[in-house]
Amino acid sequence: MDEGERASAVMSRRERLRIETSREIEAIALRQMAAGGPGAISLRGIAREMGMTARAIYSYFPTRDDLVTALISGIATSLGEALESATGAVPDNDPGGKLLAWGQALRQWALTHPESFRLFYGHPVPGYQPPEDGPVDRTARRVCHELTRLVAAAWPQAQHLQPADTSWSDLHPDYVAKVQADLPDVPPAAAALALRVWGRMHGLVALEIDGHIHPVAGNPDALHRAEMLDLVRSLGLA
Amino acid sequence: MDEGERASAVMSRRERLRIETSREIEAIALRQMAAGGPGAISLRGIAREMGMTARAIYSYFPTRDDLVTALISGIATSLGEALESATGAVPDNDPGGKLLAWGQALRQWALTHPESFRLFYGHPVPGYQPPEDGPVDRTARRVCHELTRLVAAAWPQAQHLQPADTSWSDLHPDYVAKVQADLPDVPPAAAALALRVWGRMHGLVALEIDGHIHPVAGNPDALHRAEMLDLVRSLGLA
DNA sequence: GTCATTACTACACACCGTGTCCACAGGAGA
DNA sequence: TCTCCTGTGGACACGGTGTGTAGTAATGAC
Repeated sequence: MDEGERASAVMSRRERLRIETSREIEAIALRQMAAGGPGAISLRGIAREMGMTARAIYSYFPTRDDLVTALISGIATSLGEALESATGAVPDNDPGGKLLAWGQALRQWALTHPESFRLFYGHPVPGYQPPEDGPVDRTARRVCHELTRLVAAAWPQAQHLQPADTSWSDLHPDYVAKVQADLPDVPPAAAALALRVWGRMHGLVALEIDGHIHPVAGNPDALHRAEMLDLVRSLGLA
Repeated sequence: MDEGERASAVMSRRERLRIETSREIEAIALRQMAAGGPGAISLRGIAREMGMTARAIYSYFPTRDDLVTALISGIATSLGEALESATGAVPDNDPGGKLLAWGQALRQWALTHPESFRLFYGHPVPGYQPPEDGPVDRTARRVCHELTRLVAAAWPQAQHLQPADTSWSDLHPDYVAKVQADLPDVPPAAAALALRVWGRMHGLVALEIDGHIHPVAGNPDALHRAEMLDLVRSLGLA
């Protein structure tokens, strides 16, 4: 089997069709979610739209939650790629620019996929949470870690922003381990500051995505830009 | 007792019972929501819990959305009261303290009623949004307005935080009208700064409520406190 | 005390969703 | 060729919303 597969094609026709159908299901689910929130995802609705029997969908995703989990996985990589490509486009000797690009990319991605943003950062499904250490956790940690690196670059100028008595015990052991492994010179206060920066970047975007900025700000773009510039400057990276 | 009732009764016994039942329905709905999210609210479930027929509930709330709307109304006043009482406890000559109290109260309220926080700041029901200019809008605007007053107090020292070219056109006309009516001396840049402060206060709390802080920070309390202290200090109110 | 109103019950119904079972057709792969 | 996989078509149990209709009991006004 292994031989035949490897010789003729990487995947058999069946496998390809199956994956294609899976992608189509996920795409429709994303559309449904964009139209009516996570609760609007319906296996039967997808089946109708695809001209299939509802029963057939269950051979792809045994449960609605499985579909949602798969969706979140794709969303997580999408967000991760957006952030990485945005920061990657800025030279390494410009941490302030990287941080700015990060903030802009986060908002842009959120505005483009608002429901994905909600699904990723909010509660995905009424009552159900994704498995421990799933793609959400991993992306979130990767995001945290990258932000920590960026903030660490500003640490010499930004020390005064975080209480000096911040200790590793104020952080989660897993996070501590990752930081200490990859950035041995970073003190706990810098890591804590990174988390605060994360929160600061999240705030305005979350408000905007949930429709709370629109009724007060006519120009959310400028508002967000001002906040990011202030953030970068406060870190001494202007 | 007829006498006593009639003498002091603004409401008849029937009216009182009806209101009491309404309250009980809402209380159970809040419990259901706290247990399983907004989607877990079920009129039939409430009826079961109350020992009533499902049919009877519909004479109180014609639709599930009506119940949710009523819930949001109560949530909005609860949040408003929490914030107002917190800032009210700090003397007027201490705007920094008021801002700090505001931030702490917001987080405390959110931690106490996480589902209420989500319902108020997130999308309440899959696909449905509350009526325009409902209690949510009104409370949100009142909150915005109060924050604007607090930030306005810091404006002399905080001017450099917001681009000088911020104009009224960067804000929503309704918000502009309210600010200009109540705080005639406040420039548009100060109002925009207030919105940014709002976003900054929202960020960490939203992340924490949605469970994203817990896996990285062992001491969210200290993290939030540091952020609030930094915020107040950056506004020159330390 | 009489009598209408009101609150609620008990039973229908139509319609939607999830998740599961079945027998059976038809194409893909060995 | 023959088997396995994918999908069909129909049924099912169970849950939800929202709407009917008939009847009972208490309330409140006269």
